Amino acid sequence: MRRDIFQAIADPTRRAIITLIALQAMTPNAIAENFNTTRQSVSKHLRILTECELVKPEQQGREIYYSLEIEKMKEIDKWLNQFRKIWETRFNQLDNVLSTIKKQKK
Amino acid sequence: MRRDIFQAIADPTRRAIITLIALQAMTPNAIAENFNTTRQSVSKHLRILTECELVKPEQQGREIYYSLEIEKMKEIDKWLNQFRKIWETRFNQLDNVLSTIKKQKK
DNA sequence: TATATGTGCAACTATTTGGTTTCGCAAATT
DNA sequence: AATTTGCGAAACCAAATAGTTGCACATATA
Repeated sequence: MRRDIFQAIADPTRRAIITLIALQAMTPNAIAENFNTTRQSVSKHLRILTECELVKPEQQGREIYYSLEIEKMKEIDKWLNQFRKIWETRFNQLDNVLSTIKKQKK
Repeated sequence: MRRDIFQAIADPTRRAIITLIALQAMTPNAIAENFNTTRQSVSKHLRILTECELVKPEQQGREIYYSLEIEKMKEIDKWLNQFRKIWETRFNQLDNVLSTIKKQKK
């Protein structure tokens, strides 16, 4: 049962849930109302999101509010970093190509 | 058969492949040698990566070199942008919370 | 106390997925 | 021309997954 963030965000419904609760915590019922799905289905997704600590439940009376652990999202950003370096140097390479073309035209 | 980037990077082997070929194109056999898996398995992963245009094949004689489409990786970055705004303003909100607590204590 | 509401969890089903095996094709090597 | 090598595709299997249904439990409300 490997539960990592990348697997968590693979599902479009889960990505939608994440976006939905990013700004304010919501209950499973409230979340389900925003999609064409049942509360139980949302509940399952929330469980997966909770397991990999992307989401945090908070009991309030008989309701449970789920909020996004924004810090955890940074892990994806961190993984992207290795490629960000490449994007940036890719620009320089593009510069080289452009100047080479310029030279050839002469 | 929806193939999107998020589903593509959900698999740890595929993430490893992406990292591996990020700097230089490689053949399926060469990639497979880096993991505990068969060429056919890698081939399947490459197919998925190709389908969602994260990877580009280039035939060279009887070999096929696969390289990363770094531009496509930016789409993940783009999706993260909506949360980046939050984790930046979160600092300000933290300030607000702290001052609210201060008030209540009075 | 009786009832309604919000929730998680377990069981079940249909679908998807990762991996293996086998095959056929095309390019290289002998 | 015969053989080896690199490859993708199809068939198959075991495991995982998304969604549904039904249930039990706790908190609210009458």
